[in-house]
Amino acid sequence: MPTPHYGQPRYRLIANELRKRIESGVITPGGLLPAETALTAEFRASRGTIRRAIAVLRDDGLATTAHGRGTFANAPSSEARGAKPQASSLSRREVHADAELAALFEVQVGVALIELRSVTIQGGKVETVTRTYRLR
Amino acid sequence: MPTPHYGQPRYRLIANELRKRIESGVITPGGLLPAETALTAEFRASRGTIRRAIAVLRDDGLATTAHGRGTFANAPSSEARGAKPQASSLSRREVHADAELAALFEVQVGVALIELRSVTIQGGKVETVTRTYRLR
DNA sequence: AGAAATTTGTCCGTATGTATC
DNA sequence: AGATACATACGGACAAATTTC
Repeated sequence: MPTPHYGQPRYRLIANELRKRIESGVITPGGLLPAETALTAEFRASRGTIRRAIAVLRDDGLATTAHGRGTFANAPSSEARGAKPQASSLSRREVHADAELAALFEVQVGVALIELRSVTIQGGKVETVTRTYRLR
Repeated sequence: MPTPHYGQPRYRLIANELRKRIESGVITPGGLLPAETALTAEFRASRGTIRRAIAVLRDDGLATTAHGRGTFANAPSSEARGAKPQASSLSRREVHADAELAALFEVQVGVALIELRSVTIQGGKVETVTRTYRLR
């Protein structure tokens, strides 16, 4: 096959097909997608195209890939539908300026700073950790 | 060259180099990046690798690509980010998890994380420095 | 413990399609 | 119409992480 991609490119068509299988439950949440080599056989596409299709699913939050293990289907849960991250636990403590902070605040390295720390959680997992520093 | 990617993969190194040029102003906001074929010559990398590097910049919001026209540098200013206080420059880099971050993210100490750093300025003085960490 | 098989990650070179200049 | 630039696709090779035997 040369490379005709009138309309939608192949990687997108393949992504749509795989998406259907996940959303319809043919591939159960947490379940493993077929290996890339298996998918190349099924769709008669090159591995690069298959990988690109899977990348689409990852970007959409429908799948997660682990080096050496495979690609797992995610539960199409609430967070895919714009649910806000659950912020939590704002804590405060005193820390000492590292080199970068010292330069920015124009103080000596080691000077005491106030640090506010917050964590956002998404689906039971820590998604972001934020540390905000200011002078005392 | 076979495929030695000890440490960081080539597409990431190239992305970092291009990022520097944008953030330092070597490529002015709105300006055009060199064409992919030009970058293949400069970095002695295949076009696929160059395209992958540019994709990283797009994902980071640093560049925009238009079919047939080229890839443009975006102003590294604060975009759709809920309009925080004063002029805060946002920069991104990779860091290694310290003990606390490792515990929160449930990874090994030293694992690579993404750090977004922003600074708020009040009357010419740095008021706060915020570091937000996320898994890669 | 160790070797082999499996699976994803990176990279190359090439060819062709599509959009813009 | 021609030149330039990005988009898609193929096939091959080797690297790295994981699982299996």
